[in-house]
This record gives sequence, structure tokens and C-alpha cells, in this order.
Amino acid sequence: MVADTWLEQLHDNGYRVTAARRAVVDTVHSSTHALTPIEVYDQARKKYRVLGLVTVYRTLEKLEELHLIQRVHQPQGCQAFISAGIGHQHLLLCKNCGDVAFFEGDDLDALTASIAKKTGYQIQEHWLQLFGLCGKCK
Amino acid sequence: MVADTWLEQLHDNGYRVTAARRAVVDTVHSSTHALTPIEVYDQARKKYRVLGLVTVYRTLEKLEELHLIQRVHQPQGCQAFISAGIGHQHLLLCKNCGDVAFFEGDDLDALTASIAKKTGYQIQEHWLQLFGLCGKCK
DNA sequence: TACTTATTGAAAATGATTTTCAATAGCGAA
DNA sequence: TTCGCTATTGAAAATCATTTTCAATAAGTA
Ligand SMILES: [Mn+2]
Ligand SMILES: [Mn+2]
Ligand SMILES: [Zn+2]
Ligand SMILES: [Zn+2]
Repeated sequence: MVADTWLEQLHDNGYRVTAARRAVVDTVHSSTHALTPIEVYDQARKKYRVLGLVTVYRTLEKLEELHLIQRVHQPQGCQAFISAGIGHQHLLLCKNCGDVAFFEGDDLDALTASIAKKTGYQIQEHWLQLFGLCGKCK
Repeated sequence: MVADTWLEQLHDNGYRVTAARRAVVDTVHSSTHALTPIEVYDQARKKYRVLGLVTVYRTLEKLEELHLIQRVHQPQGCQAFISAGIGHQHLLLCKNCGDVAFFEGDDLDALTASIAKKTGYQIQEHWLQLFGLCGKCK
């Protein structure tokens, strides 16, 4: 499975590759939905029955630290994680089924320049997230 | 104080105007920083000593319901609230001092149209938030 | 002023996340 | 391969944020 890259990254950063971590990594890596720790736990336990919820938290923490996953902020809550895109990407979430798509190529330079001028702020980062209905749900 | 509008709104929606609510409303209304429930509690207690933290939660809930305040999502957490802007506005946050500015006039129509085409999604809403340094901090 | 009932704060309950700890297992060195 | 060090594990306890319960109080209308 393609999740091998994540395991390699863990290993290259001095973390051990264990059965518990493999189960968590497989689960999160293969999901197109943002998953909460409990959801990861439930799914990963199908692959590795003795997994503990604490280990899910600890593994997610490391994956986030390595920028392999990212936290997804939504009106209903902000505990879910999803595979991080490569490079500068943003999320597009289906309000019906929760499916997540990535997109890039947003050009906010003109906007940020104008806002910087108006507000006197020096702008460094932006969060942009779109919500709607996916092809199947609309 | 200008917070009277919020109190009127509470009253017009069938909620009673109490000393506890006045203290919470004054605090949140006059802040240019996003405040967590505990922070609201600490500040509001200077105005109304016997205030309970539960009442802060309950009042914030009502203010949010009436769209007078909004939750602010940040890397460090998503529990803080700030006065909601009027109409369609977005936030610009100072990463140093936490000061919040509002802006409007973003035009994402071209972007969303292009993303809709590429992804097959029907786009309904967007979240946009900028981070940087305010005039004083930069 | 009197009455109805929304609101209050304290305390307990809940839910999510973190810490502690002794047993285990990954992995680099020999 | 085997060995030994130590990172990792899961259970249980602790912590932290938020919600619920409840009896006393006070807002607002008649
Ligand atoms: Mn958030
Ligand atoms: Mn906008
Ligand atoms: Zn969908
Ligand atoms: Zn600042």
C-alpha cells in the first residue's frame, strides 16, 4: 500500500514502525473523509484488534507534526484529520457526505495586497476552505 | 455603551436582560480580541463579581444563535468568540498580539467557478481567514 | 404589586484528551 | 542472529472543557 511513504517518514524521523502505527497510518492514509480520533480507532481496530485509543492520539500527533495529515475545521467540530495535500492546497468539503477534495491554484495576491493596504496589516498566511455538494450528492 | 443593541436583540427575542448577561455582553462587545469562555468569565467578573462560568457559556450560546458573535478558528484552538461583523465579512488575525480586523470585498467568484468545474462540486459557502502582523506588531 | 417562569450559580455528570506507569517489542549494534 | 537499550504500548487515572441537574432567585408583564 501507498501508506509506506508515511511509515518511511516516521522511521526517518526516528520513530519506530509498529503494528499499531501501521493500522492508524493505513486508516487515515486511505480515507477521503476527515476522521476523528474515535473514528480512526474504530476503523483501525478492524486491522489491529488490540489497538488503544491513546495510541491513535499519539500517532495522529506525530503525523501532524510531520505535516502528513492536517486538522479539518468544520462548523460541527474541529477534531477530524485528513491526509495533507502536497504543497499549498485547500479543502473543499461536501456538506452532505463529508467527502473531501483538494484544490490549488487560488490566487489571493491581489486580495491580500488590497487588504494589507486598507488594514495596515502585513499578511503572512491564509486559510481558505470551500463547502458544497460533491458530484454524487448534488 | 453601544452594547445596548445586543441587549435589545436579546430582549426582542424573548430573553431576559440580567446583570450577568450585561457583564458578558459588555465584555465581548468591546473586545477586539477573540475571547475564550474562561477569558470572558475573568473579564466579566470584574464588572459582576458573582457571575458563574456556566452563565458565560449559556450567554455566548445565545449571542451566537442571534449571529451577534462568531466562533474564531485558530491553530491554537477554536473555542474563542468575537463580535460578528455586519454582512459578509472575513477575519484578519495578528499572530503576535491576537488583534482581530474585519475585511470584506473578497471576490472569489472566478475561483469558485473554476474549482466547481474541475472538481464537479457545487460550491455553496467559503471560509476565508488571513493571518499576519498588525500595524503595531510588524 | 403580584405572579409566572426564565435565569442563576453550585455541584455533579459527561466527554474528550493527556498523563502515568509497568510491560513489551522495535531496531541498531555487535 | 542475538542482545540490549529504550521508544512504544494499552490500561487506568488524571485533567480539562463543556453540559446537565436542581432549587433559589429575579425579570418582566399584567
Ligand atoms: Mn476550527
Ligand atoms: Mn467571502
Ligand atoms: Zn457528497
Ligand atoms: Zn498585533
